[in-house]
Amino acid sequence: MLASDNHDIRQLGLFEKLSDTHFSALMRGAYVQNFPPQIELITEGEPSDFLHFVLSGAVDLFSSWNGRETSMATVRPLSTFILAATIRNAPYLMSARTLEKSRIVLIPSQDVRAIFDADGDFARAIVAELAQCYRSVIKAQKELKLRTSLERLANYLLRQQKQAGGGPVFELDFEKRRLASVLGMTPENLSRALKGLQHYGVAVDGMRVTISDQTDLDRFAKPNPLIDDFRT
Amino acid sequence: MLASDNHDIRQLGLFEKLSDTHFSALMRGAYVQNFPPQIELITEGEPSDFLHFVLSGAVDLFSSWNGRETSMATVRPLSTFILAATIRNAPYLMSARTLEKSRIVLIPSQDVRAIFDADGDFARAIVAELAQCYRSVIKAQKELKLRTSLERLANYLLRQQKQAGGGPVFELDFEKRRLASVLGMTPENLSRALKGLQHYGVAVDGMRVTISDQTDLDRFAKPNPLIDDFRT
DNA sequence: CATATTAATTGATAATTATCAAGCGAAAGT
DNA sequence: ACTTTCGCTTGATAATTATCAATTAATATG
Repeated sequence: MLASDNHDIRQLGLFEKLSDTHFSALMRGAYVQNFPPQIELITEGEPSDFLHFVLSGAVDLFSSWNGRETSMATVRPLSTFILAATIRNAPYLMSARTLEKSRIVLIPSQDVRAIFDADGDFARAIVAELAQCYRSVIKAQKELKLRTSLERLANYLLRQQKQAGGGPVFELDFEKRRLASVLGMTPENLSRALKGLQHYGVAVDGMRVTISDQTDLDRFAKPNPLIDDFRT
Repeated sequence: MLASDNHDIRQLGLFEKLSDTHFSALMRGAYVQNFPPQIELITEGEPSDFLHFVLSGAVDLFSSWNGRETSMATVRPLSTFILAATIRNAPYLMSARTLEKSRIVLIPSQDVRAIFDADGDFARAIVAELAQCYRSVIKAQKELKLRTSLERLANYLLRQQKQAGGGPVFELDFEKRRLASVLGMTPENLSRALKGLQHYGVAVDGMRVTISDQTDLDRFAKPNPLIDDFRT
C-alpha cells in the first residue's frame, strides 16, 4: 500500500475523524490490489470478509435471480461499498465487478467491526454513511415505482447534465447497456427511448448528449429533489 | 405517556442499551398520541422534527410524484420510522399515514441527535438499525427489477405464509389495494394475478389464502434468501 | 490494416402492465 | 332494513416494455 493510498482513504468522511491509532489498526490488515476490467470482486450470498474501498476506476454492483441480472449501482472513487453487510456480518446482497482497471483497498471486516465497537466517532461516521446510502436507495425505489422508463431516462439525463456542470452538452458516464440495466430497461428500449426524447430537444451521438431545449425537457421530466437530488 | 409505553419503547433494540440517564433525556421531550385511521402523520419534503415510534396500530409509508402515489412500506409495532432523516437532519423522503387506530410516540429529532452525539452505544444501535433498513430496501429493489408482478405476488404469498406460521391457510395482512401498491401493480392487475396463481395451487377468498400445492408454488416463485429473507 | 468481437440500433412481434368503464358485494352509516 | 360508500372484480382496450432476429456501428485484436 502506497503512502498516497493512505492519504486517499483518510479523505473519506468515514475515516476522517478516526484516531491515528485506530486508523493504523484498520490499515494493518488491509491490502491494496489492482484489478483489470470485468473482474468479479464479490459474489452475492458470500460472507462479507472485507470492506471494499475504491481508490480509482469504477465498480458495478449487480444482482441476479432466476437467470436475470440487473445493475443496482455504480461505485466511483473515493468511496466504500458493502458497508452494511460488513457491519451486520451478513452475506452480501449484491455482487461486484470492476468496470475499468481499478485500484481497490480490502479491509478485513472483523477489523472494521472491532474499531466500530471501540470507537464511538467511527460508529457515528458509519451512521452518516449508512443513512446516506439508505436514502439513495429509497430515492431509486421511488423512481422505479413512480416513473415510466422514458421519465426515468429523462431525469437521469438531467442529473447527469447537472453533475457534468450544467451545460447543454455532456457525456453519458457509462456504456448504454449498463445504463439501460441501471434504469431498469432493456438496451433496445433505451435506444428507442433516446429517440423518443428527441421530441423534447435531446440529441444523442454515441456517448455525447446535447440538450437543445432545456425548458421542454425539464417540463417533461419534472425532476424532484426528493428523488433526484444527491444531497438531500 | 404511560409507564407501559416507556416499557414498550425500551424493548426496541435501538433503546435497549441506552443508559437510564440518556433514555430519560430522550423521553423528556417525547409525547404519545393516539391517531384515528387515515391520518397523515408526516408529509414528504418536510423537515424531520420528530422520530416516530409505533406502539400499536400500523403506519403506511408512501410517496408521490406527478399525481401518482405508491406505498413503500408498512411499519408495524414495535418499531421506529424515518430514522435516517432524523439523523441526517434532512427532509422526509416519504409521507406517512395511519392505516388503523394507532398509538405513536414522537421524539424530538434534536434530542435524538444530541444523545447520538453523546452516546457511542446509541450510535452503534442506530448503525444496526440503519444497516437492516438499508438491506431491506435493497432486497425490495432487487425484487422490483428482477421479478414480474406475478412473481412478486407469488413470493409475497410465500413470505406471508412463513410469517403466519407456515401452514397452508393464512390471511393477507392488509387490504388488496395497498398490497397492489406495495407490490408495484394496480389493483386490477393484482386481482387477475391472484387468479393466475390458481394454476399453481393458490386459492383466495377475501383475505384468506389457501395454498394447496406448496411444491408447485415454490417451484414457480423461486424464493431466494437474498431477496425474501427478513433476517439476512 | 484486416478481421473478429462486441455494442448499438432497427423492425416485427409478443408479453406485460395500465387504464377506463361497468357491475358486484361487503361493510358502514342512517 | 335501507342506502350509501368503497373496495374488489371483470371485460375491453391501450400503453408500455420485452423478446427475437437481423443489421450496422464501434472497438479490439492479431
